[in-house]
This record gives sequence, C-alpha cells and structure tokens, in this order.
Amino acid sequence: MTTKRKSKGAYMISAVAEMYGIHPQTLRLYEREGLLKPSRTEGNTRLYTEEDLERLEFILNLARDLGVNIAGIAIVLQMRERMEEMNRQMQSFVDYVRTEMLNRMQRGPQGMEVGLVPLRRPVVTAIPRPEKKRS
Amino acid sequence: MTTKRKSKGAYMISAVAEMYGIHPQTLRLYEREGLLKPSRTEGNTRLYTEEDLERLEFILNLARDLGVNIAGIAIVLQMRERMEEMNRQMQSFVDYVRTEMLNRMQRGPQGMEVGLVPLRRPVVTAIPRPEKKRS
DNA sequence: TTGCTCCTCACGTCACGTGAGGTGGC
DNA sequence: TTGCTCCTCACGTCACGTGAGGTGGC
Repeated sequence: MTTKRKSKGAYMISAVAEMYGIHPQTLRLYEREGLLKPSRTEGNTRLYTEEDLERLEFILNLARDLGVNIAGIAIVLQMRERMEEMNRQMQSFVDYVRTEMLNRMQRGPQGMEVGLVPLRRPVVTAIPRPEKKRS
Repeated sequence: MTTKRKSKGAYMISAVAEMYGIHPQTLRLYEREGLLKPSRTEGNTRLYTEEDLERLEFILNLARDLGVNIAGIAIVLQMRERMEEMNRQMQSFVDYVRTEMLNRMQRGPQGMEVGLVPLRRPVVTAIPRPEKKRS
C-alpha cells in the first residue's frame, strides 16, 4: 500500500480528491488557474498541507455550493485577504489606543502633555476596483 | 423623438444599453438574477438612476473585463458592501478616539478620571463564509 | 509489477449573452 | 403610426469538470 499522506498534514492528490469528492483533474485545474499552490516533492508530486485544504474548502464552497466560476473565486479570495488585513489593522489600532490610554492614566496628568493626535491612524483600505485583465 | 431620459439622471433601458454597449436583454438578465434593481415607471418601464449606473459599471467591470459569472458578481457585490461598512466603522472609531482625546486634554487632569476603556469597540466583521445556496 | 504520479487532449453540459417574435402603452 | 417598452423562448459559444491515453518514478 502506497502512503497517500506524507509527514504531518501533507496529502497527495488522490487522498485530497477522495476526501472532498472531487476529480484529481479538478485539483490540477484549480492549480493551473492559480487558485491553489500546493508544494511539491522532489519527484514533482503535489503535496497539500492543512492550509491548502482550508483554502480548498473555501474554493469548493464557492464553486460547488454557490456556482461561482474560477475568475470569480480568484477575486473573492483576494478580497478575503484584504478583509483579513483590514481586521488586523483594526485590531492593532484598538489595542494601541487601549494600552496608550492605560499608560497615560497610570502616569497621571503629565501623561496628557504629549499629544495623542495624530494617532498611528490605520490605513483605510480601498474597495477593490479590480484591475482590467482578461484571463 | 421619444425621450430616453426621464427627469434628472433616470435613463430608460435602451439609453443605458447604448451608453455601455450592451444588449438590453443583458440588463434584464442582470435584474432577473438580482444584480440590479432599477425602479419602474407607473407603466412598468425600467428607470436607471445614477446610482444604478455606478453599480452597473462595477458589474460590467467584473463580467466583461474579468470574466466573473453572475453568481460570483453577486458575492463580490455583497463583500463590497461589507467592506464599505467596515470602513465606516473604522472611520467612526478613529473620529471618536480623536474627539474624545481632544476633549480630555482640554478638561485637564480630571478628564482622565472617567475610564476610557472599554471604548466603543468596533465590531470586527467576520470573513464571509457564504451560506450554502445553489442558484 | 502495482498503483500511484505527471502531463495533454477532447468531450458533454451548462451559463451567459444575444436574437427573434409577439404584446402593449405613451 | 412609430418607436419604444414588456415578456418568453431558443440558439451559439465558452468555461468547467471529467475522462482517456500515454509517461515516469517510488
């Protein structure tokens, strides 16, 4: 019996195909279209990590359940990353304000003498007007 | 000559089709699929406002230039609204912190006695895991 | 050798866009 | 009447998913 799983959390293509009920060719198609980028063994065999599988689940959710085509999935994936980045910025800004306030309250009155504004203001990420580019 | 434009910024379907070089049927298709919701005259004729046109341009950018299908455009449109909402929240939070700081600095030391934390913390919008729903 | 992997080519199906055809109201 | 509108039905094209066929390495 051939091992379909290499080291921890790295699957070969047939194992992944079976897990998600899809054709191995579909996985190759998604990679060719730039949706997935599994690593490779030295022998050029694809290896899907847990991270790849999480991304694949997201892709299948869009493709199978919602009927989004590959071009659409590519856009949605990049919007998702943008939103995650926005969330990180939002979070770090909240954290910054909170700790800065605590510090100033502890220092007492003279804490106010140093200007708080301008704060390290988060970059407001623009709504993606996707670049013109035909596949 | 029939007027193709009703009042300020409201266009009939053929005018819109001509402006953007698309078939009137395509506009009806987009409406049937829920991407556009132009208002109607009493006689049931579609009227496209400037707002509808802005939305249409976004749709055409996705459909024609990027090859995204209708299901994908629907998702992208709703993600766009979500991101705009996040931006609004981010902005109002920044504004809140700034004005609150200015107020406290003006009031002097006793301004610090009222707790700043918890701040009106912005809701961190979740990444859209689109609901399962086949068109 | 077996059972996987890689790749390319080709086909069936379906969504999208467009056209035709017939209706009705300003 | 003319020129628009509304609608439904149908067709051509293309993308997506899948299958076949032939190769190579563990």
